[in-house]
Amino acid sequence: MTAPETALDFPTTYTASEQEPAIYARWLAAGCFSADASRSKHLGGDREPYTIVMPPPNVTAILHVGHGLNNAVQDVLVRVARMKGYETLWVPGTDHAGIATQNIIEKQLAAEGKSRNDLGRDAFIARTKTFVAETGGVILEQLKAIGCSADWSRTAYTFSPELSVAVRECFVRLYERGLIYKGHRVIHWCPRCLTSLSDEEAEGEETTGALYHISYPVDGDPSRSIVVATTRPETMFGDVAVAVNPNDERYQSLIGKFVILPLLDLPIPVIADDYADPEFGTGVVKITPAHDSNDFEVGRRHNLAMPVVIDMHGNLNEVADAAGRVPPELRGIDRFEARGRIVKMLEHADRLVKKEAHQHAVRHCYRCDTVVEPRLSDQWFVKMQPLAEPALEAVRDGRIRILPEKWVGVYEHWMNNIRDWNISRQLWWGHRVPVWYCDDCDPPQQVHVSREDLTECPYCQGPVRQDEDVLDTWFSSWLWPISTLGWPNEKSTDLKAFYPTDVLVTAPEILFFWVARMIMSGFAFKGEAPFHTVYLHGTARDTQGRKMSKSLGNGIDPLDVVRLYGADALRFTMIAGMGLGADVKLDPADLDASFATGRNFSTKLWNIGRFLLMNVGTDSVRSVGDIAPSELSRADAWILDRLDAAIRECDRAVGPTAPSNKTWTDDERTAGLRLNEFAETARRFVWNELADWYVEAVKSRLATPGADQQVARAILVHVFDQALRMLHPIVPFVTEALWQRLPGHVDGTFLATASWPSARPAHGDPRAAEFEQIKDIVDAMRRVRSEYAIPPGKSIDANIIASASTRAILGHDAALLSRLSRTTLHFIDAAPSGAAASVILTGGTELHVPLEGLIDVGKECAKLKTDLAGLEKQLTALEGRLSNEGFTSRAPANVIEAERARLTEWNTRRDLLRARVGALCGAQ
RNA sequence: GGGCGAAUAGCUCAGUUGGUUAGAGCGCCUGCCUUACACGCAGGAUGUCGGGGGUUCGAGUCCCUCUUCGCUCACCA
Repeated sequence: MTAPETALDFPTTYTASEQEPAIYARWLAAGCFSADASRSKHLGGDREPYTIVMPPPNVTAILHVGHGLNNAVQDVLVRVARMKGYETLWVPGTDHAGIATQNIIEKQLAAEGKSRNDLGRDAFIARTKTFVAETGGVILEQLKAIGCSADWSRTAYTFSPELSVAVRECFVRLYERGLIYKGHRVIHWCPRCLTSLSDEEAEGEETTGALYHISYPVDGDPSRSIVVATTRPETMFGDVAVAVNPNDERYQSLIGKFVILPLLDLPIPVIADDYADPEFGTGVVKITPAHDSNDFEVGRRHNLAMPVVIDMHGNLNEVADAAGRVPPELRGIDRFEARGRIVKMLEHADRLVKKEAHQHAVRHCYRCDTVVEPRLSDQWFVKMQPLAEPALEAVRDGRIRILPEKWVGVYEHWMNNIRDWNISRQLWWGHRVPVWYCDDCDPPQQVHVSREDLTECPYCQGPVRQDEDVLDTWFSSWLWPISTLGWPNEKSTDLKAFYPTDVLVTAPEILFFWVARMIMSGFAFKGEAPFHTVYLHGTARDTQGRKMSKSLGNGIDPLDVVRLYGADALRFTMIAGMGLGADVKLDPADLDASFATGRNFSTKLWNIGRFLLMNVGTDSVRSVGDIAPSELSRADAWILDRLDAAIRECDRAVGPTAPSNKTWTDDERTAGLRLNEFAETARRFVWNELADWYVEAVKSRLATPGADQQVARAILVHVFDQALRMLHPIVPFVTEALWQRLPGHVDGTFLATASWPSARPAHGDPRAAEFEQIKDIVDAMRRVRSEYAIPPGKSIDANIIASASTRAILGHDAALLSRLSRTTLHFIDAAPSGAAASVILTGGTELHVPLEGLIDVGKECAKLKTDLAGLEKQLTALEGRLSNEGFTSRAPANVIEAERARLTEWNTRRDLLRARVGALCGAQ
């Protein structure tokens, strides 16, 4: 990527896939993405810090389009911040992903005919570690291919020794604060993964099941029975009571009596509890404390036994306190198979009253989709409510904003109804619970929670055994913003320099899993919010609106796109096509069409650069600051104005980097992060203003040696340089490649670390306005020419354009105008004299275009008449509005003023049109 | 079942506090290989802004309602 000696070195075509890796390598070699803690203002440096922590992908993940989306957004923000002069740190890393990774290794083992138990715990962990070391983190390499400017020297891993220290510290501190406890209760259990899950990990799924009505005879009075409705007859062997609502008149007489549990002939009490809803089913609910979390609560309230009749694999068995409860022929039978058999047995015993279809949510394991089993067990929990309070408050008072705002309500609702978090998992892959038990002490199983590994009991010096469980993988990732920066070492320079971070960019799916918990941990351990902005982006979907996924096979491999069109094309397409929080729909079957926007644009950019280099050359150019305003042409003044406007619009679209005063004001809170607007504005400026107009206007000047040529060169280079800066965060590669080739480029400097453009103070430049008029004229003539199919070879002399005002402009800029496009040039140069058609420009100027011999007068008349009729209709409406007292008294002054101006303009246009119609169509 | 959101051109979507004749990309039609670019240039067509009602001088934008799709939460067995 050395600057070319001559324009000939500029490749005719830009092959992104060939150039991008080299460009990325040079960024890395130059350390463009490395943050320097000593430059942070927090450590006495000269720069405000700006930090983003990357949502860590699973260590075994490979890049999919969702990652692409997520990281493209972050990279845009990070690159903008870097260019704006912040000491910018983007922390990358991966998550050890407890269950997900363990599942992969278990699958491997299964293929070898082995189970994890065949290996044993230590060997299993060793194997997993090796696997992760060898094949993990592929995704981080892939992120480089899409241009992510993360600081790879700070790559983190949730299971690294450093982060493991943080996890243990966190556990111990929460335990010491009384916020971690061991609870005996019904939790979600995955019989396939053989572990408990948190509430969030057990996802409800609407299912059509059946509601079975079973009759239970009243003890001592076989003629009477009550009917119980259940969706899960297979749990009936664990029933210890039936409950009715204390206010339910139907069952008053039965409260305190016993009924006979069918199939077992076991008497169980009828209890009264508010939990029973008289409206639902029969109003009688069977109570199975060990296999339903609500029943568990009822059981606790009524001091009921809690027999466990389903084992860890989901098979019926007499697991605990259940002797004699499971008939021998059902022992070891899968719960769903058992359901069918039990229903048959009930039918046979004439106890099944009816079966009706029933819609309800059944929870599934978020990792393997197995139906989870509520199971009574001992687990470690985090008491969440105290942690939630400051996290809720921070969002409410504006220290943290969540965008789009619709998620604020979801967040608040969850926080307000937060339940304790089950953090222990019966897995092997993960941070082991830092708890040791001593069986020799009195009382036995004395619990020791420790930062250090214990080898003996601190009290009796006897042997200790560590808790077998590991921690939920999210128990390490909720520390991510602090742990990656060095916490719990409060002296860590990174922690001091870069915490709190700024923006968190992620998908809404993990708002509870991760985002909410990070906010809580930030307050719990650092006393402040870990970031001030949560940006929740949309999901990548296919044309049918389905989420892209591996299992559906409807995904797009971002690396395919990179190979075909380049990372820039991928990024531009995604960023430009994604409104705030909106989903992105792409067609996996037609990458060409899906990514045309980005591909076309990056090619266009390259070609503008090619033109520039070929016509400007590599000699240095005058500094724009040294050019006197009087030296500027109208086009120069205009493009500089447009550039300012584009910069302002981009700044507005990107928005404030941080709240101006710790807390977001109402105005600020929803401002910015409109990256699609940013992309669209930059694209429009470069393509529709710079390329379509300025480059065309400047061509002849570049070819004519002299002082003006030097002005033109300087302005063109300046504007393109600024445009490249503006676009760099979105399309980093092609902009860097071009920027390095600009005349005057200093070797060893990079666009990636160049400064963000700033707009000049607003100033109305009449010459810029005049160029707008020239544009109008050209537009108008092109329209007429196209409408009457005037062949490209035919041209018209500029002098015959009749209007005084336009002639004044053309008199000065005739040469410029003649080069706005060849078709226009020909048109102006050689039309026969004698005007025949007119075009009215915005602003009311009438442009007479001589078309004698070229047009069909009848056709032109018809068109003019249609135009006139349309205009008159609009005018009537406008006049009506302006004479409406409601409008004049209530509309804001500026609106009224604008409408009045419009009225004047339209009146002029109408008069002109009438005159034209009279002149041209009078004879008809 | 509760809460939230969406419905705008053939397709994918913008449209921040209500205010000119509702925009972009892709696609389509016409004409151009104009010495940076055919992944291009020039011109063009296409919308009862989901249906209905309401508020207002004025509604794609605010309110109500219906329809259809999403998302999210939920212990009614």
